[in-house]
Amino acid sequence: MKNNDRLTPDEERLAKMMKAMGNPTRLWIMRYLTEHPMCITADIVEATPLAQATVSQHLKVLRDAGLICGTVEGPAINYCVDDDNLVWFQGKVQELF
Amino acid sequence: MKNNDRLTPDEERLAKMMKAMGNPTRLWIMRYLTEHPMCITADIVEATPLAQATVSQHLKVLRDAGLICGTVEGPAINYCVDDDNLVWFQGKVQELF
DNA sequence: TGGCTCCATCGTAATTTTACGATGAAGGGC
DNA sequence: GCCCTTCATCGTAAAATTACGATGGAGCCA
Repeated sequence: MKNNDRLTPDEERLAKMMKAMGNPTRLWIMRYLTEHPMCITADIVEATPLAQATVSQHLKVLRDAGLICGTVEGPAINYCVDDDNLVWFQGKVQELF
Repeated sequence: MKNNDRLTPDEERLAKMMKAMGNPTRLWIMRYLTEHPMCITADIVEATPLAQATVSQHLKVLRDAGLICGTVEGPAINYCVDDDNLVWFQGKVQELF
């Protein structure tokens, strides 16, 4: 996959976001976070048949893609959708093609 | 990944499209097809460092996701972006979250 | 301090994705 | 008929993804 050269930085970022949300579990987490803003990892784990380690890994992918951000609150972490980046994503999807 | 149950059919379709375009090579192909409408597979292969079999495989993924469609023209196949489904995709991205 | 909760990370197995060469089907021109 | 082009598919190797249990760091409260 040497085609990275062929994509603009914006397109690479867009592809990364799409890849992150292209996983059903992660798309579900995104929706869950919009319906339950500022919930903690444990809440997501509980709402899921997956192990804590797996959910944590998915959250990392979403974080790396800039789709969510977490704020430390005591021993827990409040996650929420990164609205700014999501708006950017929506704009890019709209204007592409 | 048992979360398929947790997604609506629309969301599953959306995830499939995102996954398809989440690959840099395939996102590049999508852009190439918008800039070169109705070009054939060989054109894409030529514009790419990839083997013909690899490009054909990527095209299949995009086809299965409903993002492109091909029309037979003699021994060749003209590919183009599926505008209807792309508009649907853009609408879903806009309304989600 | 001790114990508890919350979470990320490590190590690892199973599965999927990505890429390739080889093969063959289908259409067109001679 | 024969060849040439175009393309999908098969088989397969390498790499990435997905999932899990185990471990340990960090914060909080008694």
